[in-house]
Amino acid sequence: MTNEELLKSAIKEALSSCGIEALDSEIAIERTRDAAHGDYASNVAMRLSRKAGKKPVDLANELIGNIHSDNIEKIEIAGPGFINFFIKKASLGSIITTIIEKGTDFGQAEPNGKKINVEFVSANPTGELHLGHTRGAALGDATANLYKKAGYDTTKEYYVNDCGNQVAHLGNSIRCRYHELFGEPCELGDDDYHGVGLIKIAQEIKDKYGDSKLVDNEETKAFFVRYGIDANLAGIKKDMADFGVVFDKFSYESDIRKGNTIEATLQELKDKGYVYEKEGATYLNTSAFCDDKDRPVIKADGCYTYFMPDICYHYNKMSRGYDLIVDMLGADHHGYINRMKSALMMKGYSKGALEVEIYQIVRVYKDGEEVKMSKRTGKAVAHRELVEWCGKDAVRYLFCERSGDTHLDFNLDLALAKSKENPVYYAQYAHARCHSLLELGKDIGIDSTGSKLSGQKESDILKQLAEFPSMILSAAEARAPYKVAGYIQKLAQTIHEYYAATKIIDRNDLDGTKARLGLIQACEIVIKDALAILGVTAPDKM
RNA sequence: GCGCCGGUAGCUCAGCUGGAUAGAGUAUCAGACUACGAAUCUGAGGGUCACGUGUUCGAAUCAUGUCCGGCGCGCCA
Repeated sequence: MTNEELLKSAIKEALSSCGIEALDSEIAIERTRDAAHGDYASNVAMRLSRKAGKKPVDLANELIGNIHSDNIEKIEIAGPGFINFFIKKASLGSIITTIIEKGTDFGQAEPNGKKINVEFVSANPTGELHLGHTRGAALGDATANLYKKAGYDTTKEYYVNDCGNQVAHLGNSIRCRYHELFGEPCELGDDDYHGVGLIKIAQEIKDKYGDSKLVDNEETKAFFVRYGIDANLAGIKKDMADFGVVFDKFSYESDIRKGNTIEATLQELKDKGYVYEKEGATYLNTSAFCDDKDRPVIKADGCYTYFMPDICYHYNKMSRGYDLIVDMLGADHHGYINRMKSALMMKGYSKGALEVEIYQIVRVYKDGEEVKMSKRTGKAVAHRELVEWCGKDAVRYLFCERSGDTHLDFNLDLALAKSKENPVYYAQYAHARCHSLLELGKDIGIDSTGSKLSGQKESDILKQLAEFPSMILSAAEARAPYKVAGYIQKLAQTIHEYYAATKIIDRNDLDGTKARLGLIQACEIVIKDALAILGVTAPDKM
């Protein structure tokens, strides 16, 4: 148990012996900024003063009379009613033993029995991934990693839209490019894909099949569609693997459409009275739940809209026993949230069974000007290009560093020009420094008790390390990988400061050296593990 | 018009279930390697938390009204 957890339960006990029952969420423990305020502080007395019917300071006084712990050096009341805790140095140091024993399992919460599905990227297999997908991939993967670390049984999933208009246009575009290769002019429509990547695919087909696909009939149409989807999907999978993202499951719209799943689902919704016809189309009464208008599920031409199979897909996910399904979507899809939640509610699921994480657009700047991206013109800044230019680690870190709620301005010049300006190197360097110290001090050995560490910087580091497990839980709860990045930056900074101010390896002071190396080893473990959550590697040497 | 997201230092952003003097990075300026990696460290300057009103012991944080920016509002996906 970390000191934070100990304090929390001690406060809870003190409260109840004062006759106050408090929720866990009402008891906040925070690390202090100012050493004069002790190691940890709580505002619980101010927060609960109204509930207790007492002045904050009086309540605080009463509470500290009831708090007993061997780990506490002293307790003070300050300001309007803060309770400041000073922890015994030896007790702060004990976290090192825990970290070294547990290794990368430090911060790993016990399985909590909850299943979560995180669906992300899910780009249509009609072309290359672009920057928007990069953000979705970085955030989605890190979010899923966070959930795993926080004790959830987590699945990473990709939904492949391999049906419908978009893929028909894909097939047509490839067919056009193929014809061009034989000198037959072929005009691409406005809705077709103009990306040059498709020329390569057409060339592949020509190499494999010669001119045998020049005839235009239903069979060759389907062939071009299938070939295009497979080729693009293979490319996407490779791009994602190179980016460190491996999905546990791929689901296909074509599988959802197999059999009579869609018809049966629609019938079920009809039976419940949520379906009606208007002007030749069929509508779902989503506004009866949390949508602001009803949505069509069958067009007047008899085809399903994209929405209908999507509903079936989400029902399919829920039927697999998840307590929560999460969709990561770009900001242009936010209108989608309430209609899908409504559809799930029709089936009896709660509104919170689906959470949609929206991330705002990425703007790219090059030579001081914004680069507009467009999937169809072929002038997009492709995911693959970006990763080739800046490296996987830098891109993943920079895309995870900010909340998805904010627009991300990605300065390509900066990312390309000097790698050292990327904050990821700051963290990786801290790790490399730790590693190199441990190599140098290999023959000296390590004291993992932490009992000899008494400096201010050392206490700072120990408290930061102890904070790791609770940081994981709150970051997972908030689906906020950027909190991990923030944690990494602070820890790296403290490590660098410590290093600059302290001679870690001192052969005239072997006991002290062993203790410091113990601390350094704990740092190495935690910073590497934190980076791994974001999908960033921690090299031993740089 | 309606809805969602944002507006905090020159720039990019944390902080938002109300708490101590609003923080980082970067940029600018001034310093530090014959100690373990200077991809680092130390210090300085830099703020009307977009604006008004309200709630209270206390508001960047909550409510409300404006202003500005992005996105969405399709029988597209």
